[in-house]
Amino acid sequence: MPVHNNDVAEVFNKIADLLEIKEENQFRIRAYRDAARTIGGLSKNVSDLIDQGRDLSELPGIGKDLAGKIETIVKTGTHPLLEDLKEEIPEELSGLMKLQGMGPKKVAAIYNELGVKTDKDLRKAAEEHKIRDLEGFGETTEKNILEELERRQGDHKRYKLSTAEQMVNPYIDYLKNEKKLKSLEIAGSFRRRKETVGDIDILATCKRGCEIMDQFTEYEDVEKVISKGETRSSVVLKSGLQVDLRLVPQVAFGAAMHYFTGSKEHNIAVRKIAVKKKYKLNEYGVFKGDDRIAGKTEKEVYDKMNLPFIQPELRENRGEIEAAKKGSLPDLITLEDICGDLHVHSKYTDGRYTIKEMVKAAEEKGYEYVAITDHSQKVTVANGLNPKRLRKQIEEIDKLQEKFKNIRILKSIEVDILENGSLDLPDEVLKELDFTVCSVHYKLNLSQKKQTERVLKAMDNPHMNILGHPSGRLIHERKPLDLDMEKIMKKAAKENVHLEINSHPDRLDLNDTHCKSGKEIGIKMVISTDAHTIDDLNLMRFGVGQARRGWLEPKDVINTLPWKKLKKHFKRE
DNA sequence: GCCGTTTTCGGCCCGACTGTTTTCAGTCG
Repeated sequence: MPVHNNDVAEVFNKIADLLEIKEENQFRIRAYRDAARTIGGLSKNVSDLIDQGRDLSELPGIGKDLAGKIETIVKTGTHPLLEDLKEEIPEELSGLMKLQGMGPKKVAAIYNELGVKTDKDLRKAAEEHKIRDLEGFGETTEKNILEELERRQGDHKRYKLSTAEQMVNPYIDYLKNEKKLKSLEIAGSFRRRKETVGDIDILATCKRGCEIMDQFTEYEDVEKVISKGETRSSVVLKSGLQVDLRLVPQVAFGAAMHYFTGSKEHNIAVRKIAVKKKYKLNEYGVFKGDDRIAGKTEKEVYDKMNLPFIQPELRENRGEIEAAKKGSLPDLITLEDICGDLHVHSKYTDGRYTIKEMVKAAEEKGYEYVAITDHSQKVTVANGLNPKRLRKQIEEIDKLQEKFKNIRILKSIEVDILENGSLDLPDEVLKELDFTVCSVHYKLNLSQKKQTERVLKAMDNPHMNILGHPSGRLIHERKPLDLDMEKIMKKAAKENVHLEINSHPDRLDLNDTHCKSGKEIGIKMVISTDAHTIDDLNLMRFGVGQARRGWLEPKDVINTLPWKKLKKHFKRE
């Protein structure tokens, strides 16, 4: 099994955990955590970088020592330092540290005093009331530990952005009933439009005598109040989602938005700029000595750092600070730039509505065009189209077009890429279409070599225009295909094949880092919904969010173009 | 362990809340 970036990150995080329990130098520990984040967030495979002879110490936070350690981990899957630490301290303790409220000190104490190593040990010790007598612990801590163990059993780590939206929007509406509220905004990874969110951060400003914290903790969906203070409270909803509310003064709202939008990595980078300028930056503003010199808006904060405003989706410390300094930030795509949807299903296969109904809904969205892309014959469970039924659909679209004056209906298909890399329908019928979306739906477990060759070979077919949901992943459900994405993107650039950003919140495929590397390689992308219902047409916002996280501008996405220009991109020589 | 317009040593981001103890350490974000 090849060693992936996440494996390297995990080894470093485990080393950091165990060093923390040992009460080692905190900055050394931070170095390991920083390195874990750097490697974990890399868009390229670190083992490939090594193969290409790249110097890993050029990466931020990676020096000579850690570069060497990374090579060892890539070769062996672990590192002697971790193995040595595991001799001293049971590695299970690093798992205990993931419980809310349990840090290195508490974990060390319960291990040293009670020999507790696992969740199971911890539960037993708590149930036998052995925890409460330890120094620094008490009855409440013991009770909290039991509750946390209970909570951990339900798998609730991160929520898809769409799920979080469904839970948080009614909460926001409810909070807005407070009359003394001046403003209420969601910050955090939700605002950065990350594909999954761990919790929700809400910021509010209020007039005097506002009771927003009471309102907040008394919401009907609140399962547990974790903390409640004058300026900050945290609750867990019945769904398991944690929501934090911060009340901030108006003069500090921008600084707080910046601080709580994150990411942590971006904030650290900006704060370092502040330190260099002899300023102090925190959630209350930018300070010169004791004087607040900025903080009402985010723009003010960036101004003081001599930076232009940086869009939330870019704030991951993946080069946006450097780009901002150079004045080369991307002019990010917006939902309004989208001229049409190029991946829509109908009742012919597994869609729920007729072509007419889907087209009408697309027209009502103001689109200039919409493509009907049903499945091909291989997808029997969806009643995929054979050549005969596809031709019937083409005829129906031609007739239907006469009734729609304001929207062009594009004839297309989501055709399967078969195991041998050929397409699931003959060229004679594919050439009658305006373009094709080609996707992998079967044989998902091929080796990287075979899977990559399969997709590369499909691109040799001049009728292939778009690679649909390229990685095939389903968030939280299915791993991505084992593909050499760089090879595929390079060939796509050469062959004028476009990669899809599938907007479905379960897919969001391409992911953000692939969008960015695709842009760097020079491919043009497409943002589509893969709609199976009328309502699904509204999912476009998630795909646009992902594209923005991937630094994409309107010029990088071809369905921002009117049909006349778009159709040129479907010509292959 | 990393890093450098303070460059090979001596720094390294910062504040709120909780629980336990009684002035603060630990944890979190």
